[in-house]
Amino acid sequence: MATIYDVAERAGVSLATVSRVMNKNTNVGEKTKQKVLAAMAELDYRPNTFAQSLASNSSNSIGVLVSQLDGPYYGPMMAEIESALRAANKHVIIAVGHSDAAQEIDSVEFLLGRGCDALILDVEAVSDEYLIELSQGATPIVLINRYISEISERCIYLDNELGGYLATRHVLELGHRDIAYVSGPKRKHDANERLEGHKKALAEFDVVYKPSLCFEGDYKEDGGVVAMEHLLDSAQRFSAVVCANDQMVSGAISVCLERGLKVPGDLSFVGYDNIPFARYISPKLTTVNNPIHEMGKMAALWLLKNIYKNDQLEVTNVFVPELVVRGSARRPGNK
Amino acid sequence: MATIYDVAERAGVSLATVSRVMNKNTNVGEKTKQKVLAAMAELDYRPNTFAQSLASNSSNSIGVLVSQLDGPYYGPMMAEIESALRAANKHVIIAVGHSDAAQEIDSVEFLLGRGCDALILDVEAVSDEYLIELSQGATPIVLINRYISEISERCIYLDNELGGYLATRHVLELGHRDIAYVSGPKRKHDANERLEGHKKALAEFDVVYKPSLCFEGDYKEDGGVVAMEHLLDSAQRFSAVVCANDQMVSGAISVCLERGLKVPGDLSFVGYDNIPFARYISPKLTTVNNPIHEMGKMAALWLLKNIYKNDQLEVTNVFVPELVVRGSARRPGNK
DNA sequence: CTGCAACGTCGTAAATGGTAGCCATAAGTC
DNA sequence: GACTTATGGCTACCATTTACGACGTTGCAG
Repeated sequence: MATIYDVAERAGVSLATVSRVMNKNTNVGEKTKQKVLAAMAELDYRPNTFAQSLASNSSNSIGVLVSQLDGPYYGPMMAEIESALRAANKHVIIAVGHSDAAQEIDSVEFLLGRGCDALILDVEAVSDEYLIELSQGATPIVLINRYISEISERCIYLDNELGGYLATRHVLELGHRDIAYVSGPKRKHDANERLEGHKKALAEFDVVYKPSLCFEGDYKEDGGVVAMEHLLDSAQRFSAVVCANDQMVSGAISVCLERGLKVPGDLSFVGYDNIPFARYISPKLTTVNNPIHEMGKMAALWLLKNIYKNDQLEVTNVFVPELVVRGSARRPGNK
Repeated sequence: MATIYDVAERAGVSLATVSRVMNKNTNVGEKTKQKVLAAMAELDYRPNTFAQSLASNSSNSIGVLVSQLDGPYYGPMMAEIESALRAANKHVIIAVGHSDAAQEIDSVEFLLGRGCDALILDVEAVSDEYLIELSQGATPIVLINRYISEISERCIYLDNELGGYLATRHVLELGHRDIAYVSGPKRKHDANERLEGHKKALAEFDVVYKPSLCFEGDYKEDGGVVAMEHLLDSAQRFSAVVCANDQMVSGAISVCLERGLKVPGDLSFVGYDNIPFARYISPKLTTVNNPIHEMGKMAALWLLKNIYKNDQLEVTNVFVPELVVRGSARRPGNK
């Protein structure tokens, strides 16, 4: 492989000039520039990234840590991050934290050890303190899906409470009063925020929150199955079910269908996240839009702006969820 | 940050010895080893990966190029690759090719330029010749989802024709004779292979293949929608629809439901891929299992075995699809 | 008992391929 | 003639890996 020396020699210029041409910060005469460019092309020269990284102490790589890679949730986010970063010629190194504190920390260390210039983190298990301390280190971080007031400008997040509120208010406005809620895991921040929103909406309509109508799911389809079976078997009355994410809705609906219940005839459902599949499930899911892909993109832009000093980029930190009304919820008793 | 030099000094040994302790390939006396280890711990020493890469000319990173990151398909694959590689302390750099030749080639160059030790490629648009040539380069590659006879040992793939055959044979065995087929994009290898399997099954049952009953979709939900509308509007008779992937089935079913058609009462469906959602769609999808996550894992293991010389790893190149019978297909006329 | 080869252990120093800053020089500009 | 701009030529530096060689110990043959 050709080195920068070979290029310099072939172009008849010095090392320094070649370096100047590549890092177009200083002035180089047009003619010499062309000579150098020609030499680089002839030799099929590619700067050795290892050497560049060593000398400049930066790798042009961004570590992205997500909770999981499968499931409908993170794909769109990763896609946006990759494309935004790639356009800036940065590359993304991925790691998975599995919503487990030890694994999350381990992954952060791993990414740091790999010399990432910055980190995009979607972590759930790790403490606020850990993240605050981490943010004071040499490697900049951005948080997706999490709000920590001390480092709020590094947080890209959704107003989950508002989303939870919107979902429940929708069924309340339709006339439902007996509303079951399938929450996400209590250890997850967003799950609790969504639940708070749910409670807030109930309170606003003077409906008392019954813990017995709230079931803690796992954010997966199967959690919806288990929750629905539990709820149905508990012989409690309810005409609507609000789920903390769409995957659980789909699980829950599948149980209803199996038991001969009509959706939304007998039971109304509202989901959360607006995953791509939501519109192809039958009935089409009424849900709360979670612009996760935009948040991914924003995290990438934040980095580009703040780390690589690419200004003229506008970043928004907080995203507001919106209700997407489709067909899974309607007035009670209106079969 | 402490350097290897600091460690050497503190341990009272030379640079080389410290290096030897880290890369446990050569012999170091137990006593010195302990001294070095102690010094490293005291200084919280972490080798600088940039320098390691420069000196060793290897980065411990694997480039993974996939067609897309969103959708239900690649997530599980990426998850397996990441976990297998991470366990071996390698990291994965991702790139997206978008099923476009130019972008795929660009991504390969990008990954190569980043000094990846090896590449895992799931590419569709690029030619066999390109890949054969690439495989002769310095950087080893593994292909997922593609078979090229010249480099067959580097291919990890599914017998797609068999899968297509299985899907169609299933509805044939149920008694269907008028069978529509929604194919994937003709430019994709796997789409054509699946279609071949379909034709083979038809022939076996002496049913003539009608091009008018075959519609080219795009492998996405919306393609299923478009295909179904087209098929339904064409006023042709058919009692079963075989789709080249599950996403299109879900789109197709949503059209049927909207038009008041019962599934599988009026129309039977068979999908392909067995995506996680397949069992939560109503009716639960009868489909062909595509062990994409296992193939991802296998690709990673192949690399570990062949590049990093980690023997005692068994690798399988070809995976066989299996029919998963659930509820979306039944006998014709049996409502 | 001795001589020496083999071996394990460790240090020295040379790559590895760049970046970046400094200063000198030459040519062009006002 | 002072000033600016383009370029060359050095050199220090980045943190490792690795070839090569030195040194001491051991075991074995003569």
